[in-house]
Amino acid sequence: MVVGDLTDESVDRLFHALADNTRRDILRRSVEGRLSVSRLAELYPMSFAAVQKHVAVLERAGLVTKERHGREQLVRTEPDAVHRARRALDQIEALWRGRVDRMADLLARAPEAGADEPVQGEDR
Amino acid sequence: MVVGDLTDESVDRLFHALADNTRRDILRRSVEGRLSVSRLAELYPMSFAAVQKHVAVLERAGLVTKERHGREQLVRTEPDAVHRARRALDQIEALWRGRVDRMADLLARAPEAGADEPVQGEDR
DNA sequence: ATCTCCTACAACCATTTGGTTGTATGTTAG
DNA sequence: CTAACATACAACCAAATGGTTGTAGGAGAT
Repeated sequence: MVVGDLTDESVDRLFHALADNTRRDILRRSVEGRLSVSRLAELYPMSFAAVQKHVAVLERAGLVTKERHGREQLVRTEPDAVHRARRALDQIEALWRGRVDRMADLLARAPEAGADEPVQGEDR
Repeated sequence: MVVGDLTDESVDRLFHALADNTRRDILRRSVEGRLSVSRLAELYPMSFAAVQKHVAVLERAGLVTKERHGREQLVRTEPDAVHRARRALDQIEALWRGRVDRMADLLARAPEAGADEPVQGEDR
């Protein structure tokens, strides 16, 4: 299933990347785009390589980009990707809202006909 | 770090639960709250126990609740939790927009004169 | 009461994750 | 050039994930 131009795999990567507090913190701190990887690494109680991996996860998810600046690699969070993750959630919320609308519909119209809803066919 | 009443761990669980396509699909299909675990299990190319585990992950994340109905356990997605996940993203986006600084500013300084901007933009 | 269906849960297994250390390579400073 | 720093990446390890099968209990149906 595809949401807009987002494949399932990219949504997987997106949410997976967000499911770690260190990575969310890196995201927050890299909004300004002025921190290098080693600068970030100083902030956490783990090795440089570990932070490097976290940045790589964020990068693969498209949440962050790196920009060479001298011998440093500056990390910047990509706001569009955060927005993309939100849209994936919006889609689920929209479904729920659709249900509410339908219920409102049922309440508004006279309840007749006993078809209790087709189960919504195949998908995957 | 805590976002509202959300602990880091609960945000971890939230995003982790969302980082799997089968679970997202269960979420979408359980909006109506009329599918039992075994009914859900029929929809996926995996064992009943596997689907049961996926539901358990969603449940621990607060994204879903189960309601006994006879010998079946009906799964219903909890829209508030979806919304909570969105708020976690909103916080990062807000940071990007520099809103947090302004909000912190508003809280720090004596509240004199009107804020030139409503604190929360659209919510939808 | 018995049979069947739905659920729960334990044990097990392969793969991935999140961390480590070590090595190699490129870039800036002296 | 050489030294120091920033990065990249491989190899390794423990723990978590995502799947399996098997066993057991509770609730309806016959």
